[in-house]
Amino acid sequence: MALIDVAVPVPLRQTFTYQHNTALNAGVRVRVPFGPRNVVGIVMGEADAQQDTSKIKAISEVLDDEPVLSGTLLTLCRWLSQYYHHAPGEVLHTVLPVLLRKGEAAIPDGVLFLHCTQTGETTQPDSLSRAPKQQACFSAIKEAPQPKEAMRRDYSAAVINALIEKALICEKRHPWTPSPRQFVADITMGQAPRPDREQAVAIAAITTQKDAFTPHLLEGVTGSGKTEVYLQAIEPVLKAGRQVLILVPEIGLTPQTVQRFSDRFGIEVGVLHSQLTDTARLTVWQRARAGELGIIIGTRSAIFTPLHSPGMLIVDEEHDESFKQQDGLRYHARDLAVLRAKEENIPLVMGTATPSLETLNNAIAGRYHHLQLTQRAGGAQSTRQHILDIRDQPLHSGIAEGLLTVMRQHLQQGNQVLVFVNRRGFAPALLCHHCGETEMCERCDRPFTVHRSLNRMQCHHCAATRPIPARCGACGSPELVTSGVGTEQVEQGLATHFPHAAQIRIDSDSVRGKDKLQGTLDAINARDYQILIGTQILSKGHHFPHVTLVVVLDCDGALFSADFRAAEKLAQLVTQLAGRAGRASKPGEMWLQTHNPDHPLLQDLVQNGYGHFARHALEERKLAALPPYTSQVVVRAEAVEGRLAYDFLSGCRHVLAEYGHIQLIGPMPGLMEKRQGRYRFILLCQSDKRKPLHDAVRIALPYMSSQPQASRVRWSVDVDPTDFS
DNA sequence: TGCGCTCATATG
DNA sequence: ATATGAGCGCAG
Repeated sequence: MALIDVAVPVPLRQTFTYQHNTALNAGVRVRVPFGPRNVVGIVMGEADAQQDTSKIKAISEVLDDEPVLSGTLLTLCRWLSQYYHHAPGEVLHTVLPVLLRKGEAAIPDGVLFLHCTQTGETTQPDSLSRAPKQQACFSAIKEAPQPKEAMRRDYSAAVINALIEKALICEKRHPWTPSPRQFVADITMGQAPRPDREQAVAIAAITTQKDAFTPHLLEGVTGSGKTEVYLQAIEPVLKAGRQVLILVPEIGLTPQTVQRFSDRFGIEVGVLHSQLTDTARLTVWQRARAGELGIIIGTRSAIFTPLHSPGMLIVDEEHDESFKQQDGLRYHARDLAVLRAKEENIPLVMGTATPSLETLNNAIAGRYHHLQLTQRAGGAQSTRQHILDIRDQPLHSGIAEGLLTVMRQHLQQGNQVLVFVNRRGFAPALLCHHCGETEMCERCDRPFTVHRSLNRMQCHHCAATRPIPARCGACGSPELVTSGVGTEQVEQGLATHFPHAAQIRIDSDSVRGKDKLQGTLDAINARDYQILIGTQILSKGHHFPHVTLVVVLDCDGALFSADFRAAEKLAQLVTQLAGRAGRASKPGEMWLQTHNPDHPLLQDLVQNGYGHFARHALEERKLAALPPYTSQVVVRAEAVEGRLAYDFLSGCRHVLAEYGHIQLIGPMPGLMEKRQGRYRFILLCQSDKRKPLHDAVRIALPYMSSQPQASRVRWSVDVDPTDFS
């Protein structure tokens, strides 16, 4: 008799002990009785001998011969559960394809083939001359058994069924026999351009250390050919029979991206994204695990794809926020990629034009190799950026008069204008339209956030609150405005100013559905529209050759946001946008409207570019004791009855204060205090050292969850939060 | 009295 | 998460 530790799919931070007549390997799925029901659990290992064995039930069924999670992935799961303070059963739930957690077989049942029957052997195809389709189909099968799926592509179901009816052919299931590394033999190289000097340096740097954990930050301006570096860097990896896993942002996974990889090597590429069916997802999982697929491209959760012989990991657009899961197990796929590459002992390439400050900091500290591509292919010029002071300026639907004139000029030349409305992490600061001063918390030197429903201002750094003042604290002007205009407002205003220009609004609401976005983008590049109004979605991976003017309506919202990452995100957005507008023969210009033209970060961005800005922003983070120099954990709680959520977090604060020397801020309302009828509060915990923070959370968690409000509020723990809404 | 709802409880 | 049983309100 063996005692076995099993992770069960419930949100409990513990495993359960079962008995079985033999020992079982970790990562094997088992069916176990759990309370009054039966569930699929995962063996985590051998359990310690127990005193009270009376309660221990027996495993009712073992589902796998071979573990579905092993080696590196199992290590990753253990780490996830520890680091993100998440229930082990739910971690496994997140990591495995849906069908596997439902108990489906991990190995496919095989492929259905069409065989020739004994009758068929003695029958001449000519006898079917009156049914030419059947004749052709029968001939092919008589030659050699054929997979049914392949035959269905050439012949209708009626043809095949008729042959089965005549007993000339029959269906036969062939067991699945994966062919690992088959892709090596299948590689047929497509045309590769000659890399420029910088690309060649990067490729060499990545390929020289193939058999060791070597993280690289590939910082390359838009249009500098990062993808070409990936392509040439993975070539030797594939030829050595090893697999490459590529993570891309949600919006970056287009058929064109996949095409580029499959065209270069002439092999099939495994694709994983959110709208795949459960069966399709399982198939890619199985084939990747069996080593059939040389290249796997996927979004966030693809980091959990099992690999037969891993050779390299790539994270494209490393800075993209979609790599952080925002519910359930709130992992960061980029951080996991680093961990996984380390475990697998393989190289990792993180590519972007605008590195996240976390990654840049690691590169500067020498933890990552820093590779740079500064030249745009074909010598294309970058968009020229300008700051526009709008203090005391009359604004028309959020746009300064002078800019409207510039817009008119560009439109008259037949070019397109892009108006960018930054609504990300929207947290209205109170700003004086006369002098540009923002109402700041004097203790923290951070802006207050306006919460209209409370009719107060809230400091999201120290949780202090004030009533909303009537006059500017600096100049006494009564003209206080909250920063930020919505896209609809801008759309209406521009329609009256430019009645003859066709406009289109592009935000996540107006482009629901995958093909719709592509259609809209095609229409834009066909010049069906002259004015494009949009939010961040525009900055992701699409090129607008006819856009020669980009207007950023409101930088103040980001420069003075309670979300300390807002400035970084704005800089990334603006830089990505600038790289996507215009083309070699039509260089563009970009205007950034602000009440704070002298803001050092903004000046730095415009004059010296993102790289310089980012280093400057890192200095500020250091001075302000913010990530990446400080570790954070946020406890979130939401409830219809706000008091409940607040009290829950107050209780958490007490417990946390008792168990660790860590800084606790709050409870305070989230940046968006109410959503879907629920009030949301957060408790921010931080420390300059990761360990005391995590220790405190680990010890406090059982007490937090045993509070009386715990069952009545929706609450969660977010480690390394990127979003404070 | 009894049905149906909410809420607390336990899950090996 | 989810199933179960205790506790309580209200129609009959």
